[in-house]
Amino acid sequence: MSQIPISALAQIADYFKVLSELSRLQVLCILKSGAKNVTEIIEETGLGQANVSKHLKILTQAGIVQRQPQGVSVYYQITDPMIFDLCELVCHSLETRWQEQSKQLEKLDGFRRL
Amino acid sequence: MSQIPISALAQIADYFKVLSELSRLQVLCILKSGAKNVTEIIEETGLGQANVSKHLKILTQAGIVQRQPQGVSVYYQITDPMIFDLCELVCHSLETRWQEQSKQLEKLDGFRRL
DNA sequence: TGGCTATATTACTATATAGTAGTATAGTGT
DNA sequence: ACACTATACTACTATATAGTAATATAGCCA
Repeated sequence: MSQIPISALAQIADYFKVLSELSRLQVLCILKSGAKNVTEIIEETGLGQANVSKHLKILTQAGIVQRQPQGVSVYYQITDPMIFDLCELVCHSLETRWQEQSKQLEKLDGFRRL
Repeated sequence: MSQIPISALAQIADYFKVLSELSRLQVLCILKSGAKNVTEIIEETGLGQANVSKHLKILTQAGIVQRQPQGVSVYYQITDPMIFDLCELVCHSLETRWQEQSKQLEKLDGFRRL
C-alpha cells in the first residue's frame, strides 16, 4: 500500500504528538531566544513546576531539547531548530486557509444583500 | 513573553494534533497518489469503516483533505500537500538522530572492548 | 551535618479520543 | 415504494495524558 513502512509513520506521528500540546509549544517558543533554566521557564509560561518538568522530559526524550545541569539549576536549549520551520509552514497554511474562509464569508454576505 | 500570540500557538498545536495519529497519517499517505473513496481507503488501510469515517471528518475539518461526493460514494483528496513537506522534515530529523545514536552506541561498544 | 533551593518523580483526577458495534441516512437501480 | 450499497453518526469502552499536590532527590552554603 504505502511506500513508507508503518513503523516509520508511527515515529513521525509520535513526533507530531510531542508538538501537539500548547504548553510544550510555549516552552519551545521561550527557548527560541536561547537556553533557559527551569525556573525561568516556569516564570515565563506561568505553568506549574511539576508540569514544566514533565513537558521538558518529553521534549528531551524526543530529542527536541537538550538538558544541561549547571550547578543547582538545569538549563534546557533547543537541539532541533527544525521545529520552527515546521511551525512556520503550519502557520502559513493556517493563514492561507483563514483568508480563503473570509473570502467565502464575503461572498455569502454579498448574496444576503441582494 | 513570546511574540506569537497564545491563540495562534494553540491553532498550530491543534494542527499537529491532527497529524499525530498513525491512522490519519496512513490515510494521508494513501491519498498522496490521488483521490480515493472511503471504501478504497478502508481496504488499503485495514481500518474499520466507522473509524475511517471519523478520521476523514477530522482531516476535513482541519482543511487537510477535501470531501467530494460522487454518486453514492464519497471521494477524498489532499488539499494541503504541505503536510508531506512536514513529514519529510520530521523524517529527516529522525534519521539524523538515529545515526547519531548509533554512533554513540559504537563508542560505548569501543569502550567495552578495551 | 543541617538547612535551603532547584528540579524530578509519584500518585492521583479529570478529560480527550481511538476504536467498535449498532443504527441512521442518502444515493441508485428495480 | 423497495431493496441494496456506501457513508455518516451515536453511544460506548478502553486508554492516554495534562495538570496538580505531595514527596523525593541533588547541589550548595553555613
